[in-house]
Formats: sequence, C-alpha cells, structure tokens
Amino acid sequence: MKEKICQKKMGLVEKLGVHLEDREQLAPVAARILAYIILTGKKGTTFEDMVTILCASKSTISTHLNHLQDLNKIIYFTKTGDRKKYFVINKGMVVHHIDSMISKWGEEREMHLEIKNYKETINNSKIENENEKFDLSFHDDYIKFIDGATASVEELRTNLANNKFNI
Amino acid sequence: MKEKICQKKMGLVEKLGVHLEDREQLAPVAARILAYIILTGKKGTTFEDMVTILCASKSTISTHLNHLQDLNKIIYFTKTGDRKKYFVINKGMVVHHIDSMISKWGEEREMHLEIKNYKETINNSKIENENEKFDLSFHDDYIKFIDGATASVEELRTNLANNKFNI
DNA sequence: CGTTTAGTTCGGCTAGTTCCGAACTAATAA
DNA sequence: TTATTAGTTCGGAACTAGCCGAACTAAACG
Repeated sequence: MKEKICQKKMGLVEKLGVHLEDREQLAPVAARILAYIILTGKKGTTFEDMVTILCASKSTISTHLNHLQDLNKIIYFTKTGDRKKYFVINKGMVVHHIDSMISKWGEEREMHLEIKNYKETINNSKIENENEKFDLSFHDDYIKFIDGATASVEELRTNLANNKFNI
Repeated sequence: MKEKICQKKMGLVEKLGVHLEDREQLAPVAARILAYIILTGKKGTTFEDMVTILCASKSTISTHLNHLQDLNKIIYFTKTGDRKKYFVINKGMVVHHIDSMISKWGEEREMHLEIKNYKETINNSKIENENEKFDLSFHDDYIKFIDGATASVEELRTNLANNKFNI
C-alpha cells in the first residue's frame, strides 16, 4: 500500500520534473529535486533523503540545492536537536513566477509595437512595391491577446496574494 | 538614409532573434534567419543575402534553412529565369504557434489536476499530521488562470483565421 | 567540354553543461 | 581524542550544441 503511493509519487516527480526542467530552465536533477520538494510538502525533505531517493551523488544534490536556494525557489527549516535541514518550497516562488510571466508578456508586447512601427516606416517609404507592403493587423490582434492573457494572470496573482496559500 | 533603415532593421533582427531563440527553441543563427525573413516580408530573401548579411557560413545557413523548412516555419517561392529561392515565412506558422501554446497549457492543466489528485489521496490517508496537509486551492486558481488565458488565445486564433492575414 | 551558380554534406573544433568521485570541513557525539 | 554526521568543494569525464571550412553535387551557361 505504502509502496504504491511511493510509486505514484515518483511517477509524478519525473513528470513534474520534465515540466519544470523546461519551464524553469533547470538541469534534470535540479528539476527533480524541486519536483520532489513540491510533492513532499510542509513536512520537508532532507539532503540525504534526496541522495537516496533521486539516486544522485552528494555533490550533485549539494550543488543544485544551493542553486535552487540562490534562485529563491526553496528554503529550509530546522528542528531542535537535529542537524539536518528540512527543505520546502519558498511560497514567494509562485508569485515570482507569475510576475516573470507578466513581464515576459510585457516585453513581447513591446516587441510587437516596435516591429509594427518598423513595418510602417517601410510601408511609407515609396520605394516599396504596393503588393509587397506589410500587413499590420496581425500585431494588433496579438497585442489584444497579450492584454487578455495578462489580465487573466493578474487575476491569479490577486487570488494568490489574498489567500494565505500554502502550496 | 537607406543605411539608417538597414541599421534599424538589423537592430530589430537581433532583438527579435533573441526573442525567437527562447520562444521557439532555436539555435542563435536559426533564430536570426527567421527574424530576418519575418522583417523582410513578402519580397523574400535568398540564401546568399543571408550569408552576407548575417555573417554566417554557407553550411550554417543551409542547415538552418532546411531545419526551418522541416519545422514548417518558412517556405520559398521562385522566379522564372532565376535559380534562387526566395524565402518568406509560412503563414500557417502563426496559427501553428498558437495551437502549440494551447496544447502546452492543456498539458499544464492536466499536470495540476494530477498533482491535486495525488495531494488529496495523501491528505486523506490518516497517517498525515493535520497541519502538514496540502493546501489545494492554489491548483484551482491556477486552472482558472489557464482557462482564462486559453480563452484569450483562442479568440486570437479566430481573429487570425478570419483575416486574410499576411504577416 | 569547362565554368559558374546555388546550394549540400562531412569532419572537426570549441564552448558549455551535467554529473560524478574523492578529498575536504565543521559541528556534534562518545 | 576519535568517530560520525551533514554537508561542501574541486577536478575531471562524458556528452551535447553550434558553428565553420573544405570538398562535394547538380543544373545551367558559354
């Protein structure tokens, strides 16, 4: 029974790991560490646990654990009379991720405006052949989309900020 | 005057290039090729043009040009009595990009449901300490966000499909 | 025929990533 | 003091990505 749950957990660690590897630009083992910490929750995980469960060397776990702390993705707490560190995810990480999504979309919006502006100057320089002119409506539609998506993500941000939210 | 426009164009090629490198997971030169093709528009660009303008070797341009065609991001047309190929972006590329955005969000949605489901089974197994239980509201909020963002992007998709839209 | 044009293919180099083992440290325990 | 625990740091092996030059091909031109 307990074995079955553990299997399910490790299956999810791999799946979430692959996802985080891509989404957070992390090395394979770093992503699996983060996934494992997320799926273990408030009780926390130790260095040793991860060495044995994720089947990685101490040096690898050490390096990535420090890296994840530098990125503010994880933090740890301690217990009196116990030298181990218990790692849990940093609650601010989710809000931080959402903020970086918002700013990424903001940059993309800027890019579209800049490209549209460039295309307009080209269209207006009479040198161009009439049927070679750029069509600009695409950029307007894309900007509309970015604004819609940004609104959705901003709503999520407010929801999270209002909740006590422990992930 | 023409030099100034060219400078502006190359500045944008680099900027859009960096963006595409990240967004489309392309090699640096491949991203710059795509950016250059986008910013040149309907009149098209040739192999040779790109070798000289992007300062890359023939082999590099050749490989990436073929790769971009395999990915359905670019196509070419020809002119009678001219052996060169004139590359332009494939109009379907934008819709394709949008579809891959939608399916990526769909996968993320699935992941959240799966993780939430796992956390629920853990919460319900009485072994767990009460204050170590997982909070599940985050997943519901995130799924709400994904649904909102997907709606926005689906609207963009309809707008683009309705327009003749040449980028 | 040889030459030019428009590209392709191959082998190799460089840079960077990811992980590991071995040796180390710093704090506690016996 | 010696041993153990809980990590850290260093050097290197194995692998991958990205680009280049040189040699090639295939079609058209003269």
